[in-house]
Amino acid sequence: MPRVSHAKEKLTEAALGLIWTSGYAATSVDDICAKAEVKKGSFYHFFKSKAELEIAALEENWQRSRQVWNDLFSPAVPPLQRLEDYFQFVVKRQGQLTEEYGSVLGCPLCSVGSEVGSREVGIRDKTLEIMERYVKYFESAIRDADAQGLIVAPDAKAKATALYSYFQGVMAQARIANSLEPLRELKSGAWALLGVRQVELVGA
Amino acid sequence: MPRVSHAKEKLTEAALGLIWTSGYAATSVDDICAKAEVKKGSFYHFFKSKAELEIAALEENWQRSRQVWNDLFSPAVPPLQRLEDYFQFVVKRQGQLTEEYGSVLGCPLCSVGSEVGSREVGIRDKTLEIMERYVKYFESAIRDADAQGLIVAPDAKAKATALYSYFQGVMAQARIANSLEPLRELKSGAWALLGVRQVELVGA
DNA sequence: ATAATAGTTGACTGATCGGTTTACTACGAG
DNA sequence: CTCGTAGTAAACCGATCAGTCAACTATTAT
Repeated sequence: MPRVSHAKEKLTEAALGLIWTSGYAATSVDDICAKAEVKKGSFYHFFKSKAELEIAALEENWQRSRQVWNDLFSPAVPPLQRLEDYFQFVVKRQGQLTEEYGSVLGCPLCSVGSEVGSREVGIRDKTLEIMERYVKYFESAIRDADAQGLIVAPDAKAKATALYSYFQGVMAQARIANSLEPLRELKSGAWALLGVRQVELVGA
Repeated sequence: MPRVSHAKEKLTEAALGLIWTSGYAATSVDDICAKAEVKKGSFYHFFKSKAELEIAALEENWQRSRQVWNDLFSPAVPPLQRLEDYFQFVVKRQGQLTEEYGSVLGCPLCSVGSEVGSREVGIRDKTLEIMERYVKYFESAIRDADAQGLIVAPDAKAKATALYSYFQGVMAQARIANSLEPLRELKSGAWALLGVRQVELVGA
């Protein structure tokens, strides 16, 4: 069978970046095709709609970032350290993205999922599905921290959900304020939420 | 001078509802005019762009909700009670909106502000501005709670910001999941974040 | 070599986009 | 009563929207 194509990958990559920065509705299929250097006919050869492409792009993005998460949330790392490392990673990563795209982007799941709401159920469901996967990383870290007596969290899943909500909220604030500053407070807020006993004496 | 018009009010009202449900980019000027029963010519007689209308709609919405907030966050009410009352109000209000619009809407500031990002700076700035006003209500409640020894919060502003982020995150989750359930955890999450000593023994 | 087919291309659709224009109309101040 | 004007109406603009289509092309398994 004929021809090997990279159009699919180029399209998902372009869609992810464009929609992350400009939003789903504001990004046109033509924009995506232009950035991917793929003609529209090819687009619809691989995807039956713009929504389907976005869903594929979100899944693709998860597949990429899960590797990083597996590393950061390794059970070999002390549980609270995992979270701290992750927050630090987020600051660094969002800094890179800001340089690359010109403004603070925040979380690609939350902005898109929240934007399309009930108007694109497929996309909304996909964001929910992936979010649940992410929460599991928080959950096991919290459960381990509880087991080690570092925090008191009898309901690890509920705590993880709360922490994830807080995290998303901070990311949204950073995006709207177009500033990395809110991200630097991630740790202190998370520690408060989790009831971590503060060992360090900061500042004054 | 001739004629008194309600077109302006009808337009802001329609814009608020439509954009809250469907997002900014996905809501067309024609949609807004149709719902408001106002012709496009009148639209552009009162507003010079779609963005300007949305900004006016957000301000209008603030003016309406500030009255509720003034009531809920009255200094006559014990500080933690203010927050608890507010969370309860949010559940009720989102329930009404869900019936009226058919799905969970979340926060109109956050969805829109996050959607338009840097593409509509006027709208983004307006959402930021209003958000800051809301945070002040949290801040004074937290400061009062600290003064009364109910919580330990030497930096009330930072705590308020963290709480607001958490709140926004929960609202976003409710919208994406199209469920009121996440909202019912607002209090427990907030209390954890604020370090409120739990008096009650819930459930088992 | 060639046939079957995955992939490409660009022109095309009709609808809709945000916004403009121009003529008209209703009303309140003098 | 009537005149100036705030407001209304509807047709209209070029651009862009998501999606279609039929002709074409390059590949590769045979």
